[in-house]
Amino acid sequence: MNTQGFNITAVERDTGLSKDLLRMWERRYGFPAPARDPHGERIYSGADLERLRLVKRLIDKGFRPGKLLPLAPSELETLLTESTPPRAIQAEADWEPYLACLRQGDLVSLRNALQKQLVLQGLQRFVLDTAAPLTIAVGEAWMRGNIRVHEEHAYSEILKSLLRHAIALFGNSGHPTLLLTTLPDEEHGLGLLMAEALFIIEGARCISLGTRTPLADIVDAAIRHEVDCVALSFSASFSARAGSQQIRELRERLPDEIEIWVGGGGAAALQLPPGAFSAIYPSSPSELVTAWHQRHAED
Amino acid sequence: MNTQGFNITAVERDTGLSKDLLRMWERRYGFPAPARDPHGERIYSGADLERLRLVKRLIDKGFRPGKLLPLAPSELETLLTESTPPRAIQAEADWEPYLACLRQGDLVSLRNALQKQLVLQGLQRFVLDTAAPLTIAVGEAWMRGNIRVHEEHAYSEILKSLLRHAIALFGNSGHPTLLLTTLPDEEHGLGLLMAEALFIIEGARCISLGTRTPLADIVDAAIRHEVDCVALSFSASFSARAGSQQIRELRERLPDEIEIWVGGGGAAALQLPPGAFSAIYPSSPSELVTAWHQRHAED
DNA sequence: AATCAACTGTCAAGCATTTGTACAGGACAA
DNA sequence: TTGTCCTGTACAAATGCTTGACAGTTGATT
Repeated sequence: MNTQGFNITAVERDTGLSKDLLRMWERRYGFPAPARDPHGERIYSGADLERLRLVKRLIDKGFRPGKLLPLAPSELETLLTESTPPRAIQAEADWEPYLACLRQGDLVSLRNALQKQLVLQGLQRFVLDTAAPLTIAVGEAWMRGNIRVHEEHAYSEILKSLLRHAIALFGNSGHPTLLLTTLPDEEHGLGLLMAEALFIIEGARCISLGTRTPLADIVDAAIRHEVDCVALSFSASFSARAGSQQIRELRERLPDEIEIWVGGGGAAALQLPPGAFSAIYPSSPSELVTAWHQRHAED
Repeated sequence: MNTQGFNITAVERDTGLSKDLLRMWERRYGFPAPARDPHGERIYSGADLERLRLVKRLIDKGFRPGKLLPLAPSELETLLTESTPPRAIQAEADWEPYLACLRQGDLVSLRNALQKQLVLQGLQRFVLDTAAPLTIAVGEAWMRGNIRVHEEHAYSEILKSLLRHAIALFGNSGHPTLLLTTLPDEEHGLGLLMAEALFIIEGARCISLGTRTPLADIVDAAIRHEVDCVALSFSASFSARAGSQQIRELRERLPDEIEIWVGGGGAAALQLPPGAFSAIYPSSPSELVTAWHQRHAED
């Protein structure tokens, strides 16, 4: 059995922080300061791991390592909860039943519970008030080691299936015509599906290419299907720099009359060229569609 | 102590306002005016963030930054609420598409359309805003000879199936415990099913006996299942005289502590004995349940 | 309708600090 | 020998700050 200790390789694997970086942090900031085995090799504690995961999460959120690493775990916790929109905080306890199902592998109950919530709330409120925050909660639970990867995957599949099912009920005609996809480096498809649901509700016609579409194919499909807009979804972990660059390139390659819409947790940080519209996920797809109709009212 | 504040990157991520823009606003309008850390880097407060989010939403709505930035948060709030027109409720008497499906015998489309509406609205609003008025519309159409009997039956079956399906998603436990049925002369089961849906949403436990239950069986089942209330559904065509008589009889045969609830289009005309509560169907099942909980709060 | 001043967002240059990664040389176990 | 880990150094990229400039918009005034 493990003696509560993790070597540097294990920590690298579990946190995604490189060995070099872990050592550098230790030298510069005094944390993490692992014990040593008889050979002088680092032995990290479970608490170290926990704290590192917190730090990682906050760095992804935009904080600088220099500020974060000297902080005590409790301070990190408060920072994390404070920096999360109040809606999600209050709800945290509400998600526990779902997470419990997930942890116990009771996928049937999980699916039933979600389906019930969908029928109870209706599609729009389900996406906004349940699916979106719950997905965030699941992500956080994973970060804290609270659930495993395959459990997160199972959750994702269930939700995708439910959403696809619900979306399929709606006719697919109307305006504007949207091409939905993610850039090649973005593999998170859940946000895309939620966006599709919200757009469909607004009466838009959606053509989804799934995730990871090469730029050339996006351009090709957009022209061939004569879409009005290309809608891209970005998760919070997507590099803002790379995203902005690719959007700029896409803007150049697309005909001027085709708009670019972006949304998702990572969309806020993007620098958008003229002719690109942003929806701070997940609140405003409906506003985007409304605004589009206003712009095209005279035609 | 916990109010560490946010650096400019975090604010950019959370608001979608570029760093450049944040700095420029500070230079030009004096807001946001974040504190500085020992190295001169900006530290934004949670309140700043909140206010910036408000400003962003208003700018997206068409206001000019110059007007917005000097305003206090409370003024921004009022501006936002005032400028947001109440969402138009579309669900007016637009039942014709459904009736058309029915007339053409296109039951698949009808079912799909209803299912879609259910997912779109959520169960409660679906029952109140779609199922109930549509059922009335179908009844009227039949009166006018606008649709045939078997078409009305088909409609009824489809709706029942949908409602049963939706109801089955919900657990059946809670308070109060209700026995749902209709009197022997009442054969309309749709209202019963709609009532069951609304009660289930309110967290009540429902035991449904279907339609046309003899009085003796109602009494028997109510006692055996230890229900709190017997809920009866009356269609508009039910004879008020006969209904009142039977309710009085039921009241005498039931134990005093078991309440009698009545609802449906024909309930308003009934003369109720003491100990019977009326819900003018279909608006008030939730009020009935709430009132019941208040009456039983001290137990 | 045309004009003009004010308003706004973006960019660049120049400088300082922070931060991730790479490299070099040594130690040790398999 | 090979692979991993150690320490220490070096460096390039990223981030932040300030100031100044500029081009596209908006809105009011001719």
